[in-house]
Amino acid sequence: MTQSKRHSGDTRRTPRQQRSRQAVDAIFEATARLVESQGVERLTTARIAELSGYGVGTLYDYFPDKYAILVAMARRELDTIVKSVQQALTQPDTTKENTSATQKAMHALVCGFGGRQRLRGALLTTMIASGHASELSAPIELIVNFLRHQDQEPGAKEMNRLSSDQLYILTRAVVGIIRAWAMEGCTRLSPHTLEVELTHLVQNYVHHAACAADQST
Amino acid sequence: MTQSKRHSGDTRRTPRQQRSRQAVDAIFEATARLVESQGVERLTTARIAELSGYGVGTLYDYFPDKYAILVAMARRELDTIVKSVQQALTQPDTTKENTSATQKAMHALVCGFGGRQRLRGALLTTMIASGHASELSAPIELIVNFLRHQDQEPGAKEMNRLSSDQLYILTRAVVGIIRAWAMEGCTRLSPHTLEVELTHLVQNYVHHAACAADQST
Amino acid sequence: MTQSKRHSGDTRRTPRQQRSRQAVDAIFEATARLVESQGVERLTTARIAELSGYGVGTLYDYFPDKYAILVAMARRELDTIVKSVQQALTQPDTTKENTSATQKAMHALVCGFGGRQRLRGALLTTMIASGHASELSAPIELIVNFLRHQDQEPGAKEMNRLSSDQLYILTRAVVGIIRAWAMEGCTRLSPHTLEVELTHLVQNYVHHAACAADQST
Amino acid sequence: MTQSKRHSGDTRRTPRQQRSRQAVDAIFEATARLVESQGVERLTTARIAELSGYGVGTLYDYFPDKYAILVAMARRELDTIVKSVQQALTQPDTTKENTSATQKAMHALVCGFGGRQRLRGALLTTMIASGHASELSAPIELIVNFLRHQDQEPGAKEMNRLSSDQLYILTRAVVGIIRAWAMEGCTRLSPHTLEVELTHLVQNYVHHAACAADQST
DNA sequence: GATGAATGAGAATTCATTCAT
DNA sequence: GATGAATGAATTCTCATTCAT
Repeated sequence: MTQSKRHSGDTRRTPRQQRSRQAVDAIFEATARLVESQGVERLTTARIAELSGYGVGTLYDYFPDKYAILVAMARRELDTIVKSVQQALTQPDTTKENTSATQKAMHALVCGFGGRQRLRGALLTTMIASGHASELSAPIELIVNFLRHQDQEPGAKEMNRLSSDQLYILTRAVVGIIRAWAMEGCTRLSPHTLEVELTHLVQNYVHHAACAADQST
Repeated sequence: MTQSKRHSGDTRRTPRQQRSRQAVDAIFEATARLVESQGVERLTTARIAELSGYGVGTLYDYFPDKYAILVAMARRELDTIVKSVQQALTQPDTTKENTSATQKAMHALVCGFGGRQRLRGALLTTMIASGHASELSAPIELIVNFLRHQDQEPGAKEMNRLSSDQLYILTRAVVGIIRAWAMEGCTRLSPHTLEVELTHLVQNYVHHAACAADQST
Repeated sequence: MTQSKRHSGDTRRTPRQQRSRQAVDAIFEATARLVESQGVERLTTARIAELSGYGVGTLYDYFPDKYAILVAMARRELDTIVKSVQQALTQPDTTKENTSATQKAMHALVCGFGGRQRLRGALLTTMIASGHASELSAPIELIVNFLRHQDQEPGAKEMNRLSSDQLYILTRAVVGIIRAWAMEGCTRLSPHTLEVELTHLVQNYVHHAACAADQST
Repeated sequence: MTQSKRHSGDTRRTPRQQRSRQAVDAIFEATARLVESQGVERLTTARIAELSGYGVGTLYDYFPDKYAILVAMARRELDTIVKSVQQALTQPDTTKENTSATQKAMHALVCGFGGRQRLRGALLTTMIASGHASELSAPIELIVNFLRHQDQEPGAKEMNRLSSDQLYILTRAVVGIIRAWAMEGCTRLSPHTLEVELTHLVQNYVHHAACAADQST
């Protein structure tokens, strides 16, 4: 509130912000570990506090309620994913050359949440259940938008014809698959197979959409 | 309170079973209404008992715990859906002739849970979260299996080439989309658009799978 | 809720009501003792539960929240006082003959709450603070109404001229005095002196009101 | 933040005292506003600190605990009231000539606490509940003492016969009425009616006391 | 089978107070 | 003097489950 502005124009965090960041990080990390190891239903503010090394009250200095912690975490993770997707799309030839941009993006998507799949399932569920579902589509919309301007990508031009309804469907399909996979323990499919099939699903749906658009023209 | 016991030699179930069935029905209906109107998080055994007209104790005569009620409900609903999908597939020309079998099946799928979408979201979440996710694919597997034997359906033969991984992907995509749609309040898409797009998604993915299988041969 | 009516027309309490009454009594008694011995500010649901011999949950079976317990208690006590005032007014010559009806009523008033003065202070404060202040005037209004029809009482006829504003003043004065006396530990005045002076205060204020009414006529 | 320190040889208090005074004023004002707008039960040290513009720690530089703030405030307000009562009594003919000194004093009483009635109720309750009730009588004792030496006031001589018990009764009656009126939202009576009736109550009680004293002589 | 009063562990949240800076 | 991040004991309230009737 009383955000005093000493050290103006300097990029180093003020002590206040430093501490803030530290506490929030600790809280997030504790929450992540707990969700991953015991599930959301066993997550309590007391346990978060204990594991984070802070007192319960401190949680409430940073978040209005327990639930806000999960939403904030989800957002941070989502941001991270967006960034890594972006990176995957723009740095074309890191390792495998012959993988399409779409697949690279799907790879980044699947790798999100630091590989903590139970956490991923929980955070996605939380976001959907709390009316923030639309935020989940950000990474996928990013991909679609990127591909729209890439001519060499199979299906690139077709992306332009995706209606908002179709974007909705695509988004939910991808999120739904990853979420289910995560919640079921990632046992049924290898990450790689998942990536490949997601890519197929996306590319084929997009392709169809374009054809349909052509016919109706 | 004083439920009179007829002992006439009729072919109906014994009074015991009758009563049983009645109670379970009442409990399910009460649960459904509560989840639909107030959300799972507000669902308590006390409220179920009150609305069902039975005492709390009675709930425990039929189910080991609160959570078992939801699982049992989900299974019953899933059964109903399987039946209605079956009907949609085998009674070809009820109203609209020019809709594909796949779409009819998708229609049956979307209409499931008696149109109670919040309930649907909750039951699906419960099933996934509790390790019963695989049961959710039953209706979709039914569709796939049916189509495998129907030559006139577009993509029918191709179904034969769906690998189990691909079936998994397809299942989770469809369930994920419907679940998200339900949990977001069914506002973003009309049920009809949903059906149509689901059909496209399924048909295109299946088609691709077949082509891929051909190429790899 | 499901208030079943077996044993209709019989005055004995049903088992349900019996138990109910028992629990409520125990809760009230525990609350009373705690307030009396430690003050309202130290009153917690846990302590009430422990002292009453019931579990915390039981409190919530009977009252929506902690605060409702105090309001309900205050009402019960107020009822008791109303009854004892009534008795004092209608049974004219129990012990002392030469005391006026007003004073007898004041005596009943002062004796209220079973002599637990700290409890009295707390309950009165609670009622005032929670917008139920008007209920506190019931006993005093009872007295005024009674006196209005008693010719032999000094000031009886004058009561008829009390305006509602004046009744308000009178009520708050009496309640205020008794409340302060109770909260201060009843040390400054003997109950008897209190009674006598309250009587004087009331009688003189009423007398004046009547005269004023005459003059303005 | 950077409070400049003037060191000129002026007669004012030292900077230290100045600052002190400023801080206490700010704390009192913040407390007053909070109590008035949200009630005592929602009063927290954090909120006081925020509104006052000081840090929480600073509160503890000036007061041993939260509760001490309220007591100190009550005392300051009481002092103010005593002064204004004194002024009302000694400056006889400011506006209305024909109002008695008693009524003028009652007017000053009713106007106390800067018209913040919720605050008044809270402070009075605090004082009573914490064993400082006797301090509340100061303004009224002042009035009584003043009137004892004023022959022209109706009932002036009679004041001399007020026993300490009667003074006690009178004090509590007046405080009780004003307090109830304040806590009930000042809606039932206009301030003027309140003043007038308080005056009547006081004058009649005092008058009676004198008569009684005469008779017993 | 049916009941529902009773339970009590457990959860979220608050807030006066401290203390290192 | 001033600060405000951190604390954690304390409190209210919930609700799945049991069990005597």
